Amino acid sequence: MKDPLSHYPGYALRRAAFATGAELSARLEPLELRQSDVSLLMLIQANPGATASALGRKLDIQRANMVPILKRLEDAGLVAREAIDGKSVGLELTGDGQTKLAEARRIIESFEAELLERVPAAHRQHLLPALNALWNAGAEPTN
Amino acid sequence: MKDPLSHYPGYALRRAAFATGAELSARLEPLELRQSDVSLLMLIQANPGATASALGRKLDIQRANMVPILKRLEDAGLVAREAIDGKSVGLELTGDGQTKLAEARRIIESFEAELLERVPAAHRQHLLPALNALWNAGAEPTN
DNA sequence: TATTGTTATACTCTATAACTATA
DNA sequence: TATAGTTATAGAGTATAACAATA
Repeated sequence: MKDPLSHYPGYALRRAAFATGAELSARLEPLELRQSDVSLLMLIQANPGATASALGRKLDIQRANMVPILKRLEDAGLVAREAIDGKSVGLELTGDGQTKLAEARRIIESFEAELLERVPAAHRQHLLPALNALWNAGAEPTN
Repeated sequence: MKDPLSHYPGYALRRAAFATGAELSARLEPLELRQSDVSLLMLIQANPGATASALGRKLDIQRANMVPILKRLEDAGLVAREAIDGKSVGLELTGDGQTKLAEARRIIESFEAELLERVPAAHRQHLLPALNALWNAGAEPTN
């Protein structure tokens, strides 16, 4: 069958993201974590005390959609909240959260290394800067 | 805020795909077409008479999920079916479908060109082969 | 026996609007 | 007046299971 699509960078981008995303989700399943969970845990670890709104802006996840994600992580005992003032709440990893994230990080690191290995060496070093140019180019999210 | 994520190719891939996908969807909205619609129209045009199952395998869209997409395209008068035998049905573009696809193609082509322009010249030619290595590498879909 | 087309259904992700309370 | 947190809800996209009819 003729393929008029895969020479489009945008199409290849979506297919690659879908395929690799499904693969990563499968690898994270034994930890009962989703990709958004791991992203959030990593971001909280790097920025302890940040608010849900600020984290959401960084990840491009809307405030309203942060609620069920954080609820799941809190119910799992991985994230704790502590009031900053009467309005804002800072987030931190619990001890269990640190442990779980360490496991997740091993999976992520080996997964990312495998991704790069799949890319022919001549193109490998260009992938990340090219991708970051495509989405970092845009303006800052509002949320 | 510290960003421990965007140095991961897989993360950058998902963010880039999401951002560019949203942008393309917005540009296609005036035509009342979705990305999957355009992909399918292009594939049918390149392979007239192909069955829904075969098209779905190529696009990694499952048989069951082809039904509502094709129904929408048929209701819009863009795609026509003709029986191959008692079981299979071949798909073709109607005249309206050809016209609509030509409009969509103009949008797609300029969009794809803009995407490449956002990538620094040093990395530009590496993007497509790197992406195709990431998802074409996998085995053929079964569906 | 494998494949095509289809129906029904559930789950996840994302978007929008609205509300309360506080800075 | 803007922001944080929340609730409720709707719309896509995707996945699974099952079925009838035909190759």
